[in-house]
Amino acid sequence: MFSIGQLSKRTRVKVPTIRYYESIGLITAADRTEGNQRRYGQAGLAQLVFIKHARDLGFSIDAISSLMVLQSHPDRTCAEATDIARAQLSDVRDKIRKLVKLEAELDRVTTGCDGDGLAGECYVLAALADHQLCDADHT
Amino acid sequence: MFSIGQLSKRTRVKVPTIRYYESIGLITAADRTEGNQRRYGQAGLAQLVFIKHARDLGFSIDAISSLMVLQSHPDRTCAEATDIARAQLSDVRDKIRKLVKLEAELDRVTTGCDGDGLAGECYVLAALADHQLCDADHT
DNA sequence: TATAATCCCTCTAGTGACTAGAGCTTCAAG
DNA sequence: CTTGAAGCTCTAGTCACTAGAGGGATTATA
Repeated sequence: MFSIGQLSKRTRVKVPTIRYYESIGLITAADRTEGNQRRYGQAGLAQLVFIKHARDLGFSIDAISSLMVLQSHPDRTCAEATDIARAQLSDVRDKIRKLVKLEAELDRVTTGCDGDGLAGECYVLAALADHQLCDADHT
Repeated sequence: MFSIGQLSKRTRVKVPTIRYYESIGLITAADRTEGNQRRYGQAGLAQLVFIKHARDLGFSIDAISSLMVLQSHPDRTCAEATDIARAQLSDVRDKIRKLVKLEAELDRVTTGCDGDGLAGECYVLAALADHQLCDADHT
């Protein structure tokens, strides 16, 4: 049995975040000591490790909720789990695509100006002000 | 002179968002008609185009605020503007790096399971539950 | 000129996923 | 037995909007 602080250290999930997860019902409410402090066992640890891992991969709390339901029903098919993961993967790929475009544009904008001149002639500011100067599609 | 709706169409910034920008002081408060409706001219349009462009590039409202101050002082050096833009660029590159790692991990996780089996044997769920199965560094 | 459709107004509250702080209680080490 | 760290609850704040209620203004058509 460990305290919320120990659980926090083991999982690298911050204490207030653990309490937050409990408050929204994402993890099962912990048992309490006589003095009303939370105590966790292996089950609590496993839950939080799962959540941390999924959050690190960018899954939403909602998605994690669904995954945890599946986890507690090992007799169901796992189609839903793979669906969720695949949706997440395509999300990530979308984000990468967009960010790579932004990177190109920002690179163009920043290399256009060395920072020595006056704001009135700054390419960065001009590029932001004028859509004509912008050839990338970032909408 | 155009209404908030027309401004919205021209800039592709939603009407409530324009009002929000005014409320936080990001744009200068619009003139009003006798009936208390907002009317915008070229200056208002230019401001919003600038903001939209910067937001599309992922700049925070705070950063945009700083950039707009610089814009209104063309006699200052533009070092700060390029600094902000470069910070944004390195931010974007960081995000891309992280997302590419996630992509690899998610790809590994999803290809490990075809979705036909039972949740109890699902590789997606197992990978999320067990840190041993995870060789990527996504912390 | 009347009316209807569309637009606009303010205000409050909600989103996601936490984070910060106040003010208090409990626990563990020495 | 004391002290200091860690725990507790509760409220409010973050970012950048978004949604909705309940009304008023403007504009196009009849």
